Amino acid sequence: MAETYGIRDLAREFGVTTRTIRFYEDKGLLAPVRQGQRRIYAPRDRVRLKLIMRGKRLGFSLEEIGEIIDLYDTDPTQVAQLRLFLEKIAERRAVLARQQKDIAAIVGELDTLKAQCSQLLRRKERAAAGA
Amino acid sequence: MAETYGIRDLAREFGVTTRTIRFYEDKGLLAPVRQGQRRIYAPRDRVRLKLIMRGKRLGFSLEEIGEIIDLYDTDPTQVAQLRLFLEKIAERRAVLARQQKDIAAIVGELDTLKAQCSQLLRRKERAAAGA
DNA sequence: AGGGTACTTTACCTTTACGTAAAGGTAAAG
DNA sequence: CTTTACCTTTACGTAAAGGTAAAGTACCCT
Repeated sequence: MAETYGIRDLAREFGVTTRTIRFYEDKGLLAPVRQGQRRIYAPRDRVRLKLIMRGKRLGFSLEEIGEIIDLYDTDPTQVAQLRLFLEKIAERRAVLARQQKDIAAIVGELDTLKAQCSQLLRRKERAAAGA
Repeated sequence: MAETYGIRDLAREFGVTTRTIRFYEDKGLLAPVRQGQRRIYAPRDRVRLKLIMRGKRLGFSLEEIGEIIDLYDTDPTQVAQLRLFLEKIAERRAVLARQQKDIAAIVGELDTLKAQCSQLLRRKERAAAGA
């Protein structure tokens, strides 16, 4: 048995191009076996790709994702992996929290500017109409 | 009279490198006069730079900033400029609002994952201790 | 043999906002 | 005259995550 997949299968399933999957391989995130020069993906490759996609969705860089999922193989207990992942989660949370604050501040500024501009514009328009 | 500034003056004042200021010139955002081959900045250049910095802080691209401040020169009534700026503000607000939502969703996911990982980790640690 | 399809590698292109050298001009100060 | 400081241009490098083209391999179908 041992289900396998072609590159196209995975590309379709995850909604990415084959180029993307090869790119991940270049970055050391995937390592499918070869049959001749074709890539054959085993279920564990598929799982890794799924983890990659999830990591991306959460905003992690490919490098960070690599750090984490590599532990999946080298750490049988996965304690180290979980620790690292929790750490990464905390970091990411902190970054996002800052971003939320920054965005809120900027939105505030935008609103202020909008009010000023609107008022100024009304004046200009009245002035133009009254001229 | 007619205050002028050297590139270094403006760089210091706005906390950027001279490279940055030259870069803005390359992009058509600034056009200081030359004295020999040196750049001489007039007050209006300084104002433009200030507007550029504000635009950047608000998250506009240099290209957008260029569109807006160029109207400052070509549009004496500035009505068109105000309209464009208001439009850009609205766009930017919309983008930021989306980002806020996305970030909130991701933070939610991170929290869920964190809880799962923490629990799993505690189990693993207990298992290791009890072994 | 020809056609079609999927796959492969290599390698340059894209975007944004600069950083970073390389190599030299200009001018005041010592 | 030389050092020092500041300025200039030109041009390649960076990060991230792929896009895209070129050119070749491999196999099935008829």
